[in-house]
Amino acid sequence: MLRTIYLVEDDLDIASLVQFNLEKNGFEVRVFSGVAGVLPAAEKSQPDLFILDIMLPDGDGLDLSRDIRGSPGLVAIPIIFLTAKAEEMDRVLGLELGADDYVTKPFSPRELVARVKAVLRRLDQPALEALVSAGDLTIDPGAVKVMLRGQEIDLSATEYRLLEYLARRPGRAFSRDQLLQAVWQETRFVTPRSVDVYVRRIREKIEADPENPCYIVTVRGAGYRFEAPQ
Amino acid sequence: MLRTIYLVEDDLDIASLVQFNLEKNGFEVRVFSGVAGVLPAAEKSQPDLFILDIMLPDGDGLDLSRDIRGSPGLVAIPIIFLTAKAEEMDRVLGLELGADDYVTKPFSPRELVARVKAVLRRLDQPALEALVSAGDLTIDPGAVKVMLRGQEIDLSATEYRLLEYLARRPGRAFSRDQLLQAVWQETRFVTPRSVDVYVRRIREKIEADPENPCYIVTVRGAGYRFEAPQ
DNA sequence: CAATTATGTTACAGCAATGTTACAACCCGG
DNA sequence: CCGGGTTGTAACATTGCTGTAACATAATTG
Repeated sequence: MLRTIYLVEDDLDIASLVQFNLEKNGFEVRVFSGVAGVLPAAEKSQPDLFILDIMLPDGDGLDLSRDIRGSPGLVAIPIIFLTAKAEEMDRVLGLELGADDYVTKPFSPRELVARVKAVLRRLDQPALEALVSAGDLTIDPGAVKVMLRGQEIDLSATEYRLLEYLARRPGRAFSRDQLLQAVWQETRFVTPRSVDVYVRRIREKIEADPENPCYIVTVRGAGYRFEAPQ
Repeated sequence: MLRTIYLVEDDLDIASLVQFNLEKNGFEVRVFSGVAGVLPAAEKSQPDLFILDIMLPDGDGLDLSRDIRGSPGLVAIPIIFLTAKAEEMDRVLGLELGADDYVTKPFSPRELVARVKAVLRRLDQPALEALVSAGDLTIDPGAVKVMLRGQEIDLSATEYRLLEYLARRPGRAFSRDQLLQAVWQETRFVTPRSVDVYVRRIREKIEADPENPCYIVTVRGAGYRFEAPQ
C-alpha cells in the first residue's frame, strides 16, 4: 500500500533531501514550505503521517499539530517533529501533543526514514502488542519477551511462538496438528512429536516443577492447553 | 454497551487529549488528577478499565494498582499504565501487578485507543464453542474439560467422547452399537460390552452414587440415555 | 420360583500416548 | 571457518488407557 507523508519544512535543502530519501523508500511525499494550506489539504487527502518542522516562517509547527489533533479526521494521524534545538524538544514533550517521535537536527536521512517506518509499523500492529498475563507469567509481544516473577525468561524463537500462541488462547485445547499448523508454518516435514519436545522445553523454563505443570497442561488424547494457574 | 474508563493523570493537557480521543471512540471517561478518590468511586461505579499514570502528585500509580488488585470487586478490571520511561516499564512488569498493557510517553492517541480496544476485546472473548450443561455438570468442548460443581473431572479420551456425545443429546436413548458407531470409529473389533465398562467408569467419576446414577441412566433392552437431573 | 437374559463389576494384559533424553544437522554471528 | 545456540528426530522410558473375559447381580419370563 502506498503511504503518503506530509512534510512541512521551509528549508528547501532539507526538504528535498528528506523527500528524496522517503521516495526512495516507497513513500509518496508532499512538501509544504509553511503552515499555510496544510490543514485543508490534509482534511481532503488524509495523509498517513506528518513530519513537522517546529520553526516555520508563517507559524509554529506546534500550533499546527494542535490544529491537526483538533480536527476529527486527522486526530489519529501520527506526527514526527523536526527540532533544531534541545529546548524545542522539551517543549514538544511538555505539550504532550501526541507526538509519535521527534528528530533533532542535524539528522541523517536514514535515521528519519527508519523512524517513519517504525512509527507506521507500530500503528499497524497495536492489537498484537497488548500484554498477555497468567499467574506469575507475563508475555510482552511488543518486546518479544517473557517475564516470570519479574525475571526475564530466555526462550528460543519457536518456544516463544508456541507459548504465545497458547497463552493468547487460555483454556482451549489444541491438538499437535493444530499447533504445527499455527506455530510452525511448514507442517509437512515436521512430526507432531516435535510439539511434545517443545512443550517439555518450555516447561523446563517456566514451571516450578516441570513434572507437575500448571501452565501448559496435557489433555490426554486431545493435545495441550494453556491455563492461568489458581 | 457503553464502557466507562477511569483515567488517572495529573497533566491536564494529556488528560484532555486522551479523554477527547476516547470519547470520540464511544467511551465514557472519568478523569482523576490524582490517586485520591479513585478507589471509592471505582468500588461504587465499577469502571471497565483503568488508565493509570505512574507518577502522580499525591501518590504512585503502582500503589493505586495494588489497591485495585486488592479490592475484591475490582481485581479483574484491566489496567493500562502510562509511563514516561522504559525503566518504569520494567518496574511495572517486575512488580507483577497484573498490568494488561502499558504505553510509554510520548504516545499517539490513536495508539492508546487501539490498545484500550484490544484489551477490552481480549477480555470479552468467550469460548467459541458453547458449553454443555446439565445439573452440576458442565462440559467445555473447547477446553476438552468436564466440570462437576466447579471441580475439574479427569476423564480419559474415550470417556470424554462418550460423555460429550450423550450429554449433547439428552433424553435420547442409544444402543450400544449406535454408541460404538459414533464414539468409537472402528466398531468392527470392539465388543458392545465395552460400552458398559465405560459407562461404569464415567459414573464412578461424575455420579454421587454410582449405583443410583442420575446422569447416564440405563434403558433396559435399549442402551443408555443421558438425563439432566432435577 | 427357576431359568434366562441383560447389565454391573472387577481385574488384567497389551499397547497406545506421552515424557524424556541424546544427537546430528543446521543456522548465524564473529 | 569456527563455536554456540536452535531445531527436529529417533529411540527409549513410562504412564495410564483400552478392551476383554470372567464372574456377580439384577430384571424378566414362563
